[in-house]
Amino acid sequence: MGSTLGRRLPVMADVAKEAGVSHQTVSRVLNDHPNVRSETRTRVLEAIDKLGYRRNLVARALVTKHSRTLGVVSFDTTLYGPASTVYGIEQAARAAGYFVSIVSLKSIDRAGVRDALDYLADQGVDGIVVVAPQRSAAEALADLPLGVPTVAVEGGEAGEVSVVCVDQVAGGRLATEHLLSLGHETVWHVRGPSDWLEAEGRVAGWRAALEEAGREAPRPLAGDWSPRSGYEAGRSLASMRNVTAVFVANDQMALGVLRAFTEQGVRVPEQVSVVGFDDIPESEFFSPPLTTIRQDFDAVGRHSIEVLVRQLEGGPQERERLVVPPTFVARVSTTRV
Amino acid sequence: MGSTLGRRLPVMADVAKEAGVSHQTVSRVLNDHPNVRSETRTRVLEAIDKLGYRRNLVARALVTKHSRTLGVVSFDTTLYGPASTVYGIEQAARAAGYFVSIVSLKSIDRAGVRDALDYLADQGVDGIVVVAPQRSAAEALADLPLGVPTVAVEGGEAGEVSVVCVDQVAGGRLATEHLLSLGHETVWHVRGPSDWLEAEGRVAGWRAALEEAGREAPRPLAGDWSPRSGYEAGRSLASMRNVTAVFVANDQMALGVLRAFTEQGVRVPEQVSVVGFDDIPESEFFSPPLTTIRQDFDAVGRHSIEVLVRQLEGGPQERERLVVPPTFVARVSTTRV
DNA sequence: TCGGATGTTGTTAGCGTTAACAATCAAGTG
DNA sequence: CACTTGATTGTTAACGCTAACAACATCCGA
Repeated sequence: MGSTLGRRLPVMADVAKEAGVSHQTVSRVLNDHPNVRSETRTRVLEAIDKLGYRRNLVARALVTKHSRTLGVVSFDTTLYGPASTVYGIEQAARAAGYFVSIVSLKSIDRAGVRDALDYLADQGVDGIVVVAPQRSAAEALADLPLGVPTVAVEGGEAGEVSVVCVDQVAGGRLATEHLLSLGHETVWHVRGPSDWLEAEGRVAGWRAALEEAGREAPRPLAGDWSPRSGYEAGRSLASMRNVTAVFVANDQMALGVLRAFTEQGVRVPEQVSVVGFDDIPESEFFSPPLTTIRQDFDAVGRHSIEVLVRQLEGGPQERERLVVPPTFVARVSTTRV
Repeated sequence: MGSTLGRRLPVMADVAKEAGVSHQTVSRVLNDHPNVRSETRTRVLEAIDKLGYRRNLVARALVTKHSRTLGVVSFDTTLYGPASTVYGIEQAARAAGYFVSIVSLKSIDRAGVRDALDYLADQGVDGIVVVAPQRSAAEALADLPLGVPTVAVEGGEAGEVSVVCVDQVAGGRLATEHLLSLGHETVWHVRGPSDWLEAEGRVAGWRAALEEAGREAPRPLAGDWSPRSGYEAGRSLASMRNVTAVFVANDQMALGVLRAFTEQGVRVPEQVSVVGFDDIPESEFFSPPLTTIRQDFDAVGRHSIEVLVRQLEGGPQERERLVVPPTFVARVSTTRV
């Protein structure tokens, strides 16, 4: 039991004196150096235990130049996607023996991302994961010569750095092809904000699937990921005669669409089929339960750390590009016409 | 433009040489020491700019004993509540000039919390915020002599440390009193897991409101916050004859309850009124839109940092207890009988 | 028995910064 | 004009750790 008096915390030298060895021997024990007599080792460990010694990682970082801390830059970790990704990153990082320092951006501008990166670099992180789903954030990675290994999540083509992402285009296709296979003439789309790469990818997949089937692509409706924007898009759609299938770019907006349809007396799936994107925990319990495209955020987080740690510990590597496939989840919001 | 060659990063001494001063003068400029001639200051700043110098915060932390980093321990930051709280904490911390290092716990046991705290203390954080909504986490704070100022969020009575929390009891009362005021004979309750302090508080508020009104409190139904557990509780409730009002301990479970009711042909609010808790962004678009109790997570995060920073910068203080009131949000899932 | 390889420990010198103190110089005071 | 005062700068010594090298004992084969 360490005394709680004003006494200063024990340092390596204190342990050394207690064990009757040099401080360097203590350091060797702590770092599992092979050449320490086992009898000496136990003596040192006992002294550590007795004094309640804890190694000062700051001093260690100063000399080793490694902090075993990774930085994470993300945007609005209140949203399910970013939150889940960051959670996956954090778990994977800890499993790999790293700490995680997080910066959640409020605004999305390039300068903000740059600041965050500088911020982390200053702090001495060994590597950085940037969850950069917006075009502007991805661009900020371009002017990034800061000597710290970096991985982008959802970072588009981002030139210099490795990228881990979900195949959004494939997801858009999955959703659209499913709806077409049910016999729908065409598929409407409520898209995400235009500066989000994910939104673009989903639009592209939707459009490609329609084209391949020889169908006309209607004009997509704009949304901003929020349930409210989905609600507004839903009201527009409900007022049109010929809408029988809608692919909504995320589950939250899909909820809004469902709500608008309910209010307008449009029945799902009897009159209109709806597909979402993300598979948030709630969507299974929407009315009706939502067919959607699942993103494995956990895998994305895990992979991003794998790639980063590989770069950290394996020296300079080829930059990688890792794509996680989305999966289709069938529920009752879609049925054969 | 700093060269990208293998050249080592510039240090204070390099700046000093470039500006023709001592490294200590550079340090003074960086720390806004008053006694530096303005002409010298500009010369130093120019040198810093020219060399692209960035101060090494690790070395600084070693000598000052302050890292300007705060630790945050939380449980499952995938959930809306914790995610929002942590987000609020992070924003407030950054505004106060602190970095944030986060540990998201997967399991809730006491040992896990202890480990996380040690982890952060080792890393040299100046202070710690523990988002400790479970009894076990709160208890882990008891054996916490680690010399680092700590604030608990939702930490119950937690003996030694300051606490910031939402008044859960008041929230439970608000929900229950609202339902009673609509004319319901009694109010059923779907509660959260028993080791969560928040769940207990809501139960207590619900029970108190019923007692004051002289009503019998039915046996609460158990849930685990998930929509699925709400769904199951909802099926039970739907099979009973005499249920006209339900207070559900969070919005996600309320979604499950609504789903179960819809499936069983129980109409909300015509036959049964439902109140949730949290006011997640989705609940306004449930079918029907959910009456709920809003928690200001942002304020909780902000206050916790305020309290912590006060302790950090003002020296040892009285431990504080700050309670944030919840607010009532009326929507269509409740109506007069 | 000796030279060299190997195992084990200690000594010394940083890492890049701030703190404490010393030194210098100009300005004001009696 | 000598003498204190305050502003400005430099010098030196930590902070607590690891790396590099030196020192010594031990063991092996020739």
